[in-house]
Amino acid sequence: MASHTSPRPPGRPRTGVHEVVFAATLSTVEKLGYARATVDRIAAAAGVAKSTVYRRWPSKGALIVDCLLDAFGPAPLEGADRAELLASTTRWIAAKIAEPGVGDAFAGVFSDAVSDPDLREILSTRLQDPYRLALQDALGEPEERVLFFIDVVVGVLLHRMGMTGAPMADADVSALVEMVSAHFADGLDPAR
Amino acid sequence: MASHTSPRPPGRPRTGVHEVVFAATLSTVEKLGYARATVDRIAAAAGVAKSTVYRRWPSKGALIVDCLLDAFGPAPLEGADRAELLASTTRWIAAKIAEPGVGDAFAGVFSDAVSDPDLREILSTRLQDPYRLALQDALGEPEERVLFFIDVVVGVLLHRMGMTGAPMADADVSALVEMVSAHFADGLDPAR
DNA sequence: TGGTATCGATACTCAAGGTACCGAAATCAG
DNA sequence: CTGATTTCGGTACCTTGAGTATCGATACCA
Repeated sequence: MASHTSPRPPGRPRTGVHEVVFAATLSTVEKLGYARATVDRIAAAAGVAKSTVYRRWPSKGALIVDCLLDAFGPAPLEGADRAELLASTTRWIAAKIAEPGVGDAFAGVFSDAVSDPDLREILSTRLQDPYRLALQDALGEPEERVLFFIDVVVGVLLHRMGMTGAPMADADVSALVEMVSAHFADGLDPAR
Repeated sequence: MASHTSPRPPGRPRTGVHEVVFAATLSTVEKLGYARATVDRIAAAAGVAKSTVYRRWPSKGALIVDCLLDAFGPAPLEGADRAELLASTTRWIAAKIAEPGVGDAFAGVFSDAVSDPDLREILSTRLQDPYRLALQDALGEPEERVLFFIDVVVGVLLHRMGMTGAPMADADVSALVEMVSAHFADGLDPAR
């Protein structure tokens, strides 16, 4: 082996900029909305040149997806039994989407992905798949059923956000929790 | 009274162009996707000048909303009992969204509305409200509960469409019908 | 025949995503 | 200390698409 992966490549090292850009992204989206949160403005808010942003992320969509990954972090997946796990996961997603900027950014990339297959691939692979796999593992459910669960929870929350501009109120989140708990509770009861 | 509303104003009359433009909109969206279905291309496909389109609709979003209203038409609201009405309404929405172009166009405007308050207003007032009111009347449910129903059905279908690029398969539509029927079935059973 | 409003066509403005290029700065090897 | 290498900020640029403005031509009515 000629040289093990050199611990530091030659040239000027990159400055650690991810955190600053993520923070600038969320605050800009919160203040101006998704469409007006241009890459120029985000870079300016982060105190960074636009070219620096595009040196790290290939597109605005990819930046937002990474920003969302950072904002969501790993799924808690807490809960004694299966019903509790479904409820806590639903409430966790609802709470994250309600955080300032997160819901707008999520709805925004999702919207862009509708007519951009490349972005749809990024969204599906980098954002949805990790949580889907973790849920399949924790619930012992097949892929299609977990995908339906995600469609329900995320779809409802984003639709409310998109139609009203504000995150879903607690009472409705509780109704959502109740609905998915009832629907996905089988495997416990004898029926079906 | 000087003159009762004249049956025909002076000048060259407008040509009836709505139907042609609606058809061109759906087929263009179906062929090229929402983002590439520009107003120029839609107008060209309709054999009409772009200025003619903008003489009738103030924005691309308003055009799409009118196109969706035309595609959906009045809600059937059939069903012997309440559960059947919920099920048939859900399946009707799913079938409409699965029609070529309709789902893409719906997801597209919805996406645009996320960061465009004016369009959100149009979407809410012109598209959602009529069906919401009809449902409130048919179901005898309060506004908030019908809004939640719409969030669930439309949100789930659009999320699936947005993530996969294809309308939801029948099996999952049936799961959706089952879920909403169970959740909104109270008022019949003694509980709650 | 004249008045009026729409027609198609074209050219335009503006915003935003993304690319290209520049000299300046940071780091390492020698 | 010097040269090689790479990222830095900054700026100019390209492209696409929404929306506006304008113009001669056309269709209708009185």
